[in-house]
Amino acid sequence: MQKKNGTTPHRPSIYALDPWTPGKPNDQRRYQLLSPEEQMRLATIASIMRFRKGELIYRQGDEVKAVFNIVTGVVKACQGVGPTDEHIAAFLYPQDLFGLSEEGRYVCSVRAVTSVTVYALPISALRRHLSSDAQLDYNVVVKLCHELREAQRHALLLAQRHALTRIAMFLQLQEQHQSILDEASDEIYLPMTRSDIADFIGISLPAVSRAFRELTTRHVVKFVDRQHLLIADRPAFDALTRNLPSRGQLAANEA
Amino acid sequence: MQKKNGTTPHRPSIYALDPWTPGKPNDQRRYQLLSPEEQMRLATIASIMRFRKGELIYRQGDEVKAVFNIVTGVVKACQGVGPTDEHIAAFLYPQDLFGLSEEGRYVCSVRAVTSVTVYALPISALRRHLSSDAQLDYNVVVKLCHELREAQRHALLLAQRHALTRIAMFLQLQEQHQSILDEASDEIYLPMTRSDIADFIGISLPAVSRAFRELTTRHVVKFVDRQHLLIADRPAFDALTRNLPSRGQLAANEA
DNA sequence: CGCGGCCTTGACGCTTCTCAACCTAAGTGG
DNA sequence: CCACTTAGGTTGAGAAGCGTCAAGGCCGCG
Repeated sequence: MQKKNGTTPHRPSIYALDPWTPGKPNDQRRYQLLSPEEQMRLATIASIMRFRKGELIYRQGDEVKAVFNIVTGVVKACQGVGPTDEHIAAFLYPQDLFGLSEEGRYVCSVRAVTSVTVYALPISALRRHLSSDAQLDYNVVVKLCHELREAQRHALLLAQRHALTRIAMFLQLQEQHQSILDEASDEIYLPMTRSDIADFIGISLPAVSRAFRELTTRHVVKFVDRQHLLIADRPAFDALTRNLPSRGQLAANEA
Repeated sequence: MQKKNGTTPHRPSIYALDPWTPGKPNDQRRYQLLSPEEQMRLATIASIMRFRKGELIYRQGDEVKAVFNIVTGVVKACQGVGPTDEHIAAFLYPQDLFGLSEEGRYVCSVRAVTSVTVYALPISALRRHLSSDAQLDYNVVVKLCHELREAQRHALLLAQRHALTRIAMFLQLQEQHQSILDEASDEIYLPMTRSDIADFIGISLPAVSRAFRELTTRHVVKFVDRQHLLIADRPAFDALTRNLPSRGQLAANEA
């Protein structure tokens, strides 16, 4: 783990869909919440940190010293009752925040899935800002609403009974995240291992493998390599997530 | 649905465990976030509303006009892909907030589980407060962190593979909620229907029934009536949530 | 008294878990 | 450069648990 202070081409930045403002679909700013001034202000209290692939960033139960903002890379937040079983509560991407805590202790362990670069925002300094800067607070509220919706979508995924449905919903989530960050490259990238996917969607590792196999043999998806795939049959793919195939598959528009 | 403005013995109030302050277990204030002044201020923009058991409070996709704060009663937040299938994202209790939205639309439908009394906080007025009152913002941040942890616990529940484990974790959640609101009455109250429980924990209605039956015949719990139960064997009960219950439960070991 | 929710119970089939062997890819040292 | 090693992934067979369908009980309400 390396650590350095200093200027970089990046600044702390936070992505979120606004809960209250009706759709602004063509906004080029892509929902970047922080104004340049706020980014500067946060940069003064933040320190850049880097972690290599697989490295532990902090452990569940550790005393909270900082909240993190991802610049590049992907991390996973793990929760477990026992030391053995590890459930993955979330994957986090650039422009996300992590470091959720309860009474001064982290509620999840967090590990780097790829090599990552993050800003560490010490909570002591952060709390000072939060109690004085209403605009920053508002942005944090917006971001937390966003994360809450994400957590609920995850729960919705986990409530599905079929492995194929879960995988399909998972791929949709991935696709969304990438459409935010990358330019539209209809290829879906899976930075995490199959085992991570299994722990995230709540099925066994062999079941993940079989589900991907099933999708491949049905020609719904096509794997370029183990980490890259294409949706080969979009209607069939979408049909997997509109469960209850009884009826009503009319392409009604929502959102 | 009735609606009235005016004074009542209640004020808007919000419960949450603070994410950053280390445990203050004997705090009599019980983590009530709002100061009397803030309660007064919110009361000026809030209107009291009442809903009868089963009544719809708002529908997923409706335009957001208000955020709600529960005074008494319980509500459920439902999310569904189709109009038929309804997954329950959360049960909400007194001192909770609900009204989560995305781009100006509610993301869940919300129904009264019991008859409920709520404060409706119009978002127009609320946003004015949020952009000016940093202390209120801070409290909302704390509350949202709390709800985020709850959502993650729900996901953890849904990731469990055995119906008994899910039921046990569900009962633990119920117990916690009640220990906050009521005085310690070791009886657990289930205001919602079995069908609601099934939709919340992600298993079929018959499976819920069978799981309760199993717990009863094992003398782990004891039903007083359909809505009230007692934990009869706490060690066995707790063992269900320290997962690996399938074969980790060797009868010899009871330590 | 009988209707209609809500819940329970039973029988059967199917998906997924578990266990275990095998395969592949990437990293290590000779 | 190649054999070895290890983590990650795939595949198969059997068993277990849950979903589904359907019938029947409980209870409140008109």
